[in-house]
Order: sequence, then C-alpha cells, then structure tokens
Amino acid sequence: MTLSEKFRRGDLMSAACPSREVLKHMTSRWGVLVLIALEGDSYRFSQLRRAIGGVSERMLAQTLQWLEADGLVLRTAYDVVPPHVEYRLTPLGVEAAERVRLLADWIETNLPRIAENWRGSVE
Amino acid sequence: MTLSEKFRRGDLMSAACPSREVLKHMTSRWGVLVLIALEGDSYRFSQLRRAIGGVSERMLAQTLQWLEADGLVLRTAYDVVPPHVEYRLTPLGVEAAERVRLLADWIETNLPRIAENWRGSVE
DNA sequence: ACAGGCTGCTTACCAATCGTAAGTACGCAC
DNA sequence: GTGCGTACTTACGATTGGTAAGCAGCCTGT
Repeated sequence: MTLSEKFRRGDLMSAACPSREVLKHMTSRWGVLVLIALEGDSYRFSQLRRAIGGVSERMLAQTLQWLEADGLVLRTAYDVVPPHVEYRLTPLGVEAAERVRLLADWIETNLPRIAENWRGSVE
Repeated sequence: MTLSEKFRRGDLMSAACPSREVLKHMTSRWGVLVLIALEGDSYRFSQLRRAIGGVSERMLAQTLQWLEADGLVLRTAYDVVPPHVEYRLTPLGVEAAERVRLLADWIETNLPRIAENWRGSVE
C-alpha cells in the first residue's frame, strides 16, 4: 500500500495524515460550537458571535475560514451597506455537525456524572 | 430557573458553563486520539505514545490527567521497577469514546470529499 | 449637521498554551 | 559500568489565542 493509498481514506493515528487538520478545525474550541449553532439555522457573523458565548471576533472569523476551506460552511456575502454576510452549512457540513452534536449532547446530558469526579478534594 | 439548575445539564453555548472544560479535554488535539486508542484496549504510557503518532510525553501526560480528572480514564500504577502504569477507559469513558469515534470515523471516511475543497489554488 | 453606532472583518500586541529537549530514579542486560 | 527502558516533570522557546483598536460607509439621534 502506497502512502497516497493509505491516506485516501484518512488515518488519524498517523502524524502526517491530512485528516489531522480537519479534526483540528472541527474539534477546535469554537469549531464545535459553530457547527452546532449553524445546524439549526443560518447566521450572520455578529449574530453567530452573540449566539456563541465568549468568542472573540478574531477567533470566530478564523474558525469560519477554516470550516469554509474544508467545505463544511458556505459563506455568502451581499454587497450592501452595512455589510451582510451569511453563514450556513453545506451538505457535508450538515453530516459533520450531526456527529459533533451527538458528542456535545452527550457532554451536556452527562455533565452531572462527570462533575462527580471533581469533588475529589471536597468531602 | 436558577443558574445551578441551568448548569445541572450543561449548556455549551454559555461561556461560563463547566461543560466547556469537558469539551476542551475531550476534543483536544490528543484527547480525541487517546479516547479512540483506549477504546480498543488498555495501554501503558509509552505504548500509547507510540500508538498515537506525534504526541510528546508532556502532552500525553497532561491529556491523560485531564481525562482521568473527568472520570473518563482510569490510571492504575503498579509499584515495580521499571514503573508500570496502565490506562483504560471507565464506563463513562467508553460512552464518551463511542461518540468521539463516530466523529473520527466520519472524518477518515469522508476525507476525500473534504480534500476536494482544497484544490482551489491548483488547476 | 455631525457624533456615534452598526456591520464584518483585519491588524497589532500581549498572555497563555504547546512542543522540544533534558532531567530524574531505579533496575536490568551486556 | 555504560546504556536502555519506564513514567513522568521541568525549563525554555515557538506557536497559538485573546483583547483591543482600526476601517469604511450608512443610519439614527439631537
């Protein structure tokens, strides 16, 4: 098996595999939240920023650019003033967002079970 | 609804919610790969390091400590020389790893579709 | 009329994080 | 007795991330 054959389908355990980059974008601190937010609806930049608590404009812009470059998010700019830009998921992005949301949902519902382990120093 | 009621079940869109920390640990660059590796088998430290291409000892140790503190990974140290430490998933960790693997599998199998978007500058 | 706000970014700067390399303690093989 | 293997920790430099300010032009308020 040649290297290119090995990487046609990704191999995350190999340091050199490009799938590592995709993983990095999708599981980045804000990438996860962007995908989940956009799963429900399309958003404008500032709207998305308000929906996701705590993102800086800088990081939101960067995250959206990553996801756009990976073909998960579609950016549509209307040339008006004030600027109007819409972000929505591509079909590929919808599939990705589903998986990410499953993970996020699990964390949200199981937070109590996880948090039990934090009480170590108390008691 | 009080703040504590709001956070008994996590709310990832709120900047102050502790679920953000868990998300950070599970979706960290190495956290994902650790969970997936440990899903199949228990591993010793160095063994895990070799299995996951490209991790430094420093980051592997830190990642394992995060996951241990969240109750996803169980660390068992045998007091022998040379040191022998085993890492395995807890039942909670198994559930988490399943979700993470679904995401990873999707990336690996859909890498070709994603990579198509990178050919923008070529051609 | 004219200051200030809103839009979607980008840039400059500083702090936190991460990776690399080395140190540690101890036993065993050569 | 030199060197390897184990599981880490620590020091330091490089990369990344967050904060704040800038930009360009219309709309609102006074």
